[in-house]
Amino acid sequence: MPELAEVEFYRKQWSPGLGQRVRAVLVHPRAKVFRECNVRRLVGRLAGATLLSSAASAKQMLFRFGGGRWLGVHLGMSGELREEPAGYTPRKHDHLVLVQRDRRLVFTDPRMFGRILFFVGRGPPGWWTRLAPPILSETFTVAAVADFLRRRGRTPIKPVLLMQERFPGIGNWMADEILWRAAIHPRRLAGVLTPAEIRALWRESRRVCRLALETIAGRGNDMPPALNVRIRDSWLFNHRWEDGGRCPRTGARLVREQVGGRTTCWSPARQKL
DNA sequence: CCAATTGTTATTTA
DNA sequence: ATAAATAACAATTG
Repeated sequence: MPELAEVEFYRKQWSPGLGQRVRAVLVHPRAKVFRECNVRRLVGRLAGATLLSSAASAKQMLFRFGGGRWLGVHLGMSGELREEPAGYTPRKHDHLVLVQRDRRLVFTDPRMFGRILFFVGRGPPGWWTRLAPPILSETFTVAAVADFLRRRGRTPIKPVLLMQERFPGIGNWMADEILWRAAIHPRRLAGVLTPAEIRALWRESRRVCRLALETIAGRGNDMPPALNVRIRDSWLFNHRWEDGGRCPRTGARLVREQVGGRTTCWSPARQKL
């Protein structure tokens, strides 16, 4: 499930372990999630280190430990982070467990499209610093979006919104949410959007990121991504998976089809080719 | 057995 | 050569 706001939610699940030492590291060393990572080195260098801080950007998380150790986590399609009690026994899909005195910090991922990265050095690693600047930062301008759409002019707008180099953190449901709010058909070619549509796309990209962070990442306790009832009918999100679902704004039937290889939901009443 | 899944990347096609 | 489309990755669920 993890897109921008869910990633931020999961990052915080390890916050109870901040300032605490890692006594041991438990791994399933053959798991695919370690494909870009030297597992033995990770286990050796992380044991004894203290978790100092964490950050999330796009769909990537970074955990900083004492001694210049940096742990990267990408949740892929099915990854989750959670806290378990000190005595917790890791299960089949718990590929990485940080053992602290009072708890265990667990990374679990059944499908294993996720990814664990590890780096030792003074500053943060390149795979972190090279991430595209956030959609909610000043560098995400209308001009930057317009320029990107021009270069991807022959591609439908839906898959363009999934391109992390310009829309970091956007995933399948956020892309549909943005297009629905901007009233743009997902199959429209990126190169044919009007200046007003480009501006709407820019504005709704920022709004969906902000609202998603407030409503999903802001929740302290239970699991995302169910959005709370108060905003239920103002989000496409809550209707996109129901068969026979209806557009919250027009009441018309929603459509679900493949666009750019991904299931895409839109409201034909608002979003026209 | 078939199809589905909120991600990314390698390979193939145009 | 470049960009776009498609397959592949793996596990589980309906």
